[in-house]
Amino acid sequence: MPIGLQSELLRDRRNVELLSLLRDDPRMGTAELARRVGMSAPAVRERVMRLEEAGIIVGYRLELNPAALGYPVCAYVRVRPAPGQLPKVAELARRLPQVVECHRVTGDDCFVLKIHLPALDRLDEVLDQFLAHGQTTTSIVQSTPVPLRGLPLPD
Amino acid sequence: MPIGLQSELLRDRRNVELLSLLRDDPRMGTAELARRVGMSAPAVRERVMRLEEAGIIVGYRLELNPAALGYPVCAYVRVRPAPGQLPKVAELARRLPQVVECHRVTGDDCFVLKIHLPALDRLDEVLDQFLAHGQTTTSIVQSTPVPLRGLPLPD
DNA sequence: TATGAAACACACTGAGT
DNA sequence: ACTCAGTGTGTTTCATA
Repeated sequence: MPIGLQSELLRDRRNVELLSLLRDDPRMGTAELARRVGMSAPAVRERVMRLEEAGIIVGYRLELNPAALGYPVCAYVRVRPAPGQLPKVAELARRLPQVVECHRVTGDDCFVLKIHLPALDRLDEVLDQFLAHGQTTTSIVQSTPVPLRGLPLPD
Repeated sequence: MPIGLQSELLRDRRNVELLSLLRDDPRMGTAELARRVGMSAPAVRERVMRLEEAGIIVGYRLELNPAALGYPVCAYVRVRPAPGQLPKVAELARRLPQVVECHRVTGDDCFVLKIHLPALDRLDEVLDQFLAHGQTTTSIVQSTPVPLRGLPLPD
């Protein structure tokens, strides 16, 4: 079900238009979508379902304010595991709820993690756990010139 | 309207339950939410609207498959701007559609960017532009032990 | 694949507690 | 702040082109 750019579905302009509309408002209903693309509601429903089942639409997300949840501080942590500790690091990242994202990457550091904290002085709690399995480098987020955004759609 | 953990709204268990339900399915309708929390639909709607207006619910997102859009490669790029080039880097990040995220951070490197590419051999196109304003360090994402996930809710 | 009609469910409003 | 009830839409299925 994962897909390449060769997906026939994305060669159809109306599908792309539906994605564009849904991106602007993921909760837009079938009827409204149908009006805007000039089709009947059942047809639109069918198309959106196909886009979901093809894995082009991965899902719908609720975006919450981390600060409101008590995690106003955000940081990136790179982890360079000690020999043999690589799986332990991934495991630990999975287990810690403060870790909202963890990627295995090329380069001197093997992992890039994004974490959220209630305060800066709670950073050590997290780092200490990773330091048991390797070295860490931390970059605290000061501001966000480009907040998470979508990639361009075809055409 | 941004909010701290002291938000009264999050001290109410039913609000937290609503957030939890909406996190599992952001397109769940008012009626369904109402059934699950044992309240009337208008009451639920009122609560969700408050959560939105308070900035606790930041928004709803459509998550698309980058590979399906023709961007199967993901990388983190750290940029260390040359003296005086700092605003240029942020500007450039904003302008490039491959950049899906850009943060100003502490540490030797001033920016962390997340980028998506159609192929590995298209990395230079992006890096060259940043290299005009400073140094870059690139980490290509090989796998993702923890895909983007939400923070824990109160209680 | 698409549409149109029909049955059903939902969202929204206003009045009342 | 919540419920209840009424109205207008929206959603979904099915038959059909």
